Amino acid sequence: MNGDSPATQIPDIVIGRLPVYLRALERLAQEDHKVTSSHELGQRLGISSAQIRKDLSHFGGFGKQGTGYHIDYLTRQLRKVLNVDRVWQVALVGAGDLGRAVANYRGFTERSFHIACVFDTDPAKMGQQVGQCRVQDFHQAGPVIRRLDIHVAMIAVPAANAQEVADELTGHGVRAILNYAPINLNVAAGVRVQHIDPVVHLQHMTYYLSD
Amino acid sequence: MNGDSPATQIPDIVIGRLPVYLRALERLAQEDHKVTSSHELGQRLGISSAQIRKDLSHFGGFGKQGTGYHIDYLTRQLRKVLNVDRVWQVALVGAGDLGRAVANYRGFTERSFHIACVFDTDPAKMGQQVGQCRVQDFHQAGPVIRRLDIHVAMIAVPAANAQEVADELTGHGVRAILNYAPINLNVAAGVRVQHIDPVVHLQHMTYYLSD
DNA sequence: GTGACCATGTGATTCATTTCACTTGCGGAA
DNA sequence: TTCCGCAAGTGAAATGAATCACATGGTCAC
Repeated sequence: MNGDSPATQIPDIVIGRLPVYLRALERLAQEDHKVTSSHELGQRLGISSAQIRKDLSHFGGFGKQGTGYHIDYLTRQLRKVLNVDRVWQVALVGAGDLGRAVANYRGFTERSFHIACVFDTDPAKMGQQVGQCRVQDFHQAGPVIRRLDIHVAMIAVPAANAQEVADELTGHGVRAILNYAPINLNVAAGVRVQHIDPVVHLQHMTYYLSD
Repeated sequence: MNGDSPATQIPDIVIGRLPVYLRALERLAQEDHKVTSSHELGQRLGISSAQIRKDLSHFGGFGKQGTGYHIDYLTRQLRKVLNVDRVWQVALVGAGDLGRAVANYRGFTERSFHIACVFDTDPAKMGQQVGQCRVQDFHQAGPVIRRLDIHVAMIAVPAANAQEVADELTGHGVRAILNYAPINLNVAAGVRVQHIDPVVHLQHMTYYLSD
């Protein structure tokens, strides 16, 4: 129907599932599968096959009737849709325990994100090696962020400072923030924020543990 | 209406927001606020006030008309609802970079979770100090988990091993798993799983970054 | 080639969630 | 005490999402 009309406003909840599909497909590829079906994918992910088909159908027909989805092809298409058929340079703010852990995580590079610079405000930390970067002064972050053409950042500073860091970052052109601080960030329209707070997840689950 | 009927089956999506409300309330308390309103909370969280009122109303009337919510009281009530008016002992599996980072994170204790034991399978890691624990052999985890009465676990092992770890854990009575491995876990009914994968969040956001 | 089977893609339907709009009742000021 | 304003709580309405069920078209065995 839609051919590939430009921006048919696809629900955010659908977009949120695509990276999960992509991850599952990459895993299937690792296991030497060449083809999969909405049924198989759904089983692995605990999602109905109909939902997977419907989600994918927003972007056009990726599969073949009777056969399923060619994993390699679907992977490429999803990467294109998600804009991860390229590498994004990412700024990391905060070189404490958490920041260093994030910087040392090996999983980013192979999935389209490269930590290009690390900032902190603590003078004692300047110049320290963190991951592949040396810590730079956050107060001088603007020029660096612009020079490296960075639009994605991760915040790993104490909750008390996270909002001001976010304000600063967005002021320098950052439009996507992954926030590890346990606080909600308020940002201008057009800036996306995602939060990671393990305790929120844990508390979500303990609701169901009655004893 | 409902008084406090037992299990009126509250939507999971509502439960998922409660920890976020709780976190915001704890922050407000830190800032010496005594009282808040659905409007104020909503503004901070980027959620409509109506939704907050409706969510809270599932559990009875926590607020006062004309006044709003007494932060201290609401906090206590939410903790009770979420079963976090107590400390949960948590097992951590995986003592690599990621596991150590999780173990060193200071934010768990003050929000109802205590890492009580750390497991790995690598003989070289046995006995190492990680956070406040010494690494123990995962193959002997059963008795420890039972003795400490542990029902909550975090998985920080490579994706390739995460599923078997999950199977083992649930076999020993674990009913809530926070999974840091970038793979979907399949577990028996009655076991809750939450996933943390920063790349999934990043990819969700890059969809909206057109350049 | 032909037929049986399989899995996609999709309108229609059902179900779930959010928002609206209004009633109720508390608190503070005069 | 009375009045005014505010904010909670809540059915009803509107919106949004998931599921159903089927038509379509490809694949494979024989």
